[in-house]
Amino acid sequence: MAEQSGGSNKGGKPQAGDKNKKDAMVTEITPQSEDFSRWYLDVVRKAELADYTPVKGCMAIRPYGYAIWELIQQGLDRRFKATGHVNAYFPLFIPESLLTREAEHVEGFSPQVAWVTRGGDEDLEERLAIRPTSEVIIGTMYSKWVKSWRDLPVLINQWANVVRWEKVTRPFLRTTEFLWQEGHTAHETEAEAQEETMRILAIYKEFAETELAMPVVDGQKSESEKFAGASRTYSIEALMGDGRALQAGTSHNLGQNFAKAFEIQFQGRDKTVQHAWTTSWGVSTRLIGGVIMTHGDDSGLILPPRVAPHQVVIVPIPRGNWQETVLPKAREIRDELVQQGVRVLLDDSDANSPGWKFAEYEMRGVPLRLEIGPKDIEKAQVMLARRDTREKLPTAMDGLAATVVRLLEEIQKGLYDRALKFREEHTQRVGTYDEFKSIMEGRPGFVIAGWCGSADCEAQIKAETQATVRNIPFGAEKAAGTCVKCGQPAAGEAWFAKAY
RNA sequence: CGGGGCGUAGCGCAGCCUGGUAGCGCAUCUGGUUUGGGACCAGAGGGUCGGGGGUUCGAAUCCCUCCGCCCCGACCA
Repeated sequence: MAEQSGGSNKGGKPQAGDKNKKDAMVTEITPQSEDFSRWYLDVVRKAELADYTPVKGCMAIRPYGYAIWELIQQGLDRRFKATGHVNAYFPLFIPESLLTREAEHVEGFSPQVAWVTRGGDEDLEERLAIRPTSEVIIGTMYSKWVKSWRDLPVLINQWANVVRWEKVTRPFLRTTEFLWQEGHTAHETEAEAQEETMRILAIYKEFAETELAMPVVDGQKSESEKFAGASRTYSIEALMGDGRALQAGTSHNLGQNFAKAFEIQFQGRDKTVQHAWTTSWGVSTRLIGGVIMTHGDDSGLILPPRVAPHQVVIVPIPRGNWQETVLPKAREIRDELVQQGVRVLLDDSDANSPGWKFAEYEMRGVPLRLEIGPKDIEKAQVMLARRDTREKLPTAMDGLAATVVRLLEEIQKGLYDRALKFREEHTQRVGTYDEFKSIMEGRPGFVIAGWCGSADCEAQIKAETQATVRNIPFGAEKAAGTCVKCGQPAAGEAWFAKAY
């Protein structure tokens, strides 16, 4: 089709873009293969998940993105409650004198802390940190609340925002302010604290895999990567579409470190005064970034049905007297699906053509599209289009709701299987450092290799390949073999990757 | 924080080199025709050219400075 310039344009030169108009529209998202990072930013903005604000490093989470977060919250909150946790809320501000009580903790976080030094028109006597995490303020409160072994365990979670003064930020993956949940528990014994740490890690893994369709590797972080102030940190790690790893959740066994710094003490069954054993654990809005980068393709977002704000979009085809024939049927189908607990959007606006809507909702990652037009009505069917496989399936209206529910489950599982296959294809076990290096230079992904456990080898590997120890999976601690770097007997088999 | 790149209408860009008062496509608005894969025609609206300072009769354009964004490293969820 020939492009015409408007008759009244004076001096308008033909632009190179004119002849590419069609292409430009279709390719408004940068292909992943061309520039994965740009693709990610395009998807975030075009799908209206988030937008930049005048505040450096801080994003506005738009309604569509926030709806995903709400679904994540619901899924996690349900699991926390089911395992005996309750929600509470603690202050945003932390007095400096408290923050400095746990030495490792303050050392780890101080470079990232934002401070309030003025209130109204007066300088503060003591400056206030804006929480980068809440162990300190919560530990302070627990010391007031815990007196007896009968007060334990304390199993509290909070949904909150935190601030970490980051130098480099990306929407969802790393922002100056972000939303998360942080669980903080206190226990009578070391064993109980460890059990809690593991319980939560298992919840994170199960949640990521069943709700986000994101396979993860669970294991223990290295000493250099553990949480500042923790005795042990465990994480779940996922592989993104560009072959880089994303730390998707962490669970920390804090030992008695914070209990000692904040005097969380109780009188035990044996009448002695003891320090409690505490844990903390969190996942953040970063998970949204993980979903985007795990499943998305060149057409945009692909959302797992469990966290899709709209699981089905109904697009009526406006032909003839569709308002009298197609539309009532579309509404009927919508109502039926809603009754089955399906989140449905019926887009009956006439502002855009069906073709436009197809592309738009694909870009937004809606798992299932239901097209219905006069021809379908005649045949008592609808057209279902899967976002994940792009298949179009003519489907009988009879039993439609059941078919939709089944397909959504199939898509959920299909996305997980696909992501797992991708991870397996991008995970290699290596024996020599040369192999290790050549993988990191070429097609990235996970590399499984023996590691002696020394921070030296870890640091050298990182310096030479950019890869870090993501974690040491459970059971891999005592794998036989030697360190891929130094050749000493391996302390375990670690999963390495370049990380976000 | 080091190296590099980029800031011109909501988005993507041209204009800058060689100063003369801003343009294209998409999007938006109005009317009409359309609608099974990002429709078409006609008309219309919209810009502190990132901010500040300087040079000049005159600055989007030249100079200084600050800010922001992106990429690559160092640090972190």
